[in-house]
Amino acid sequence: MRVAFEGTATIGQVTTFDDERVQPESSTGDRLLDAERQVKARLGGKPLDFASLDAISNIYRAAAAVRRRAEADVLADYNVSFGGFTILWVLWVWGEMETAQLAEECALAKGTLTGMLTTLEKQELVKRTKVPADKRRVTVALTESGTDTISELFPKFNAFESSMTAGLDVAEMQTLAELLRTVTTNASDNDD
Amino acid sequence: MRVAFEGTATIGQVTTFDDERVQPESSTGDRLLDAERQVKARLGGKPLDFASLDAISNIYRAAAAVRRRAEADVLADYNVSFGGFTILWVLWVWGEMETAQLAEECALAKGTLTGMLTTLEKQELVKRTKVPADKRRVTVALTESGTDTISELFPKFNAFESSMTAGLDVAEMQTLAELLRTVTTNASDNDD
DNA sequence: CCACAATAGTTCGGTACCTAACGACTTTCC
DNA sequence: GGAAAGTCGTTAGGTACCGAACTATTGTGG
Repeated sequence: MRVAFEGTATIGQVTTFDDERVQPESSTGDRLLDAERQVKARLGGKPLDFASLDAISNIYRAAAAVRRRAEADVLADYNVSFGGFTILWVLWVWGEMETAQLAEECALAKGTLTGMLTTLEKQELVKRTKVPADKRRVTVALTESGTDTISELFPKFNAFESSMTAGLDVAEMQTLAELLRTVTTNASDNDD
Repeated sequence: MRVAFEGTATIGQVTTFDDERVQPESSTGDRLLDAERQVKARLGGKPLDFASLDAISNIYRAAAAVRRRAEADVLADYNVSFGGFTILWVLWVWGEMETAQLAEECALAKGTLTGMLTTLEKQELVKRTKVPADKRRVTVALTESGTDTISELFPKFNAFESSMTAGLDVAEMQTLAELLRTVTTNASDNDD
């Protein structure tokens, strides 16, 4: 490591950095620091909001991990995808509703919902009904079989959710939910 | 609302609930309470871990919202998907690495990575190199163009991440990241 | 009433993502 | 030293997800 000559300190850390990168091996805390160092080196002095980076990237990581685990451990037995489960759940809790509202509630694009409803309809878990007053609209409801499925499935899913929050107390779970709601709101803002 | 006769309180709230559901319209806080009430009614006395439900379901919601927003606002200009960005970023920060490690780092199934690398390779952002010592293995590195792309893209992405955490102070971001890490760890545990 | 804008759901083309099966290669162990 | 077992990355088949273009219907102003 070269040390800058005294009196030339104004340039700031030049950190020659001839691509002798730290390999990603160490413990979580160390890895974080390493990552921050590496990114800073790449940026060459540009400002870095590492706190945001860490927070946001962990959202995606956690979501993917939870989703995968849910599908493998809980949902696979019922042949229901994560998205499909959400649909069944919303219909179970709120009752029959129109597809536009359902898409909004499930945070799904309407085109996506169409496909998934078709899948669920093939499985006879939901049924679509045309609204007589307005032939463009369609409402969706659980079938009897769908109700049975989600009634049986939900308790298991909720137990799974509990297991995903192991190590957190209720206050922490609430904090987590609240912080995430802030992020979701930021991400959903339509203005620029 | 029927009030239980005095002296019969042992049964607890029967809540006749003949399917007169509250429609999902009200403000966030109210909606939450409504949802909890609805679910409890469906469960008919079975225990419900609502705190976990709220925390976990918000993870997925936030992740989807952030991802969509990132792809629309930041990534679209560069023709890079969210997953593709992650790959470029990891390679930029940590340098050339083998695909297995890269998949792990990006939290992607190896089969998925293959396809995405093919896409990125077509765009000439990364290149694969066979390891001479072991012909099964392949390393991946950024091309010059890939380096340019991520160098230019990352600052914008990080600014986007900052905007996603608007309203949170640094301590809250750290809390968020930490709580999410706990969840991810729970979801990644291989034991049952 | 009738063009024509607005709206609801579907279709379409594309990517990303998964798991399971595969084929090439390496290591192991008799 | 050669067959068996293990370990790579890729391929194949499937669903989920997106945005944009399309179709059918309803509302509206002249």
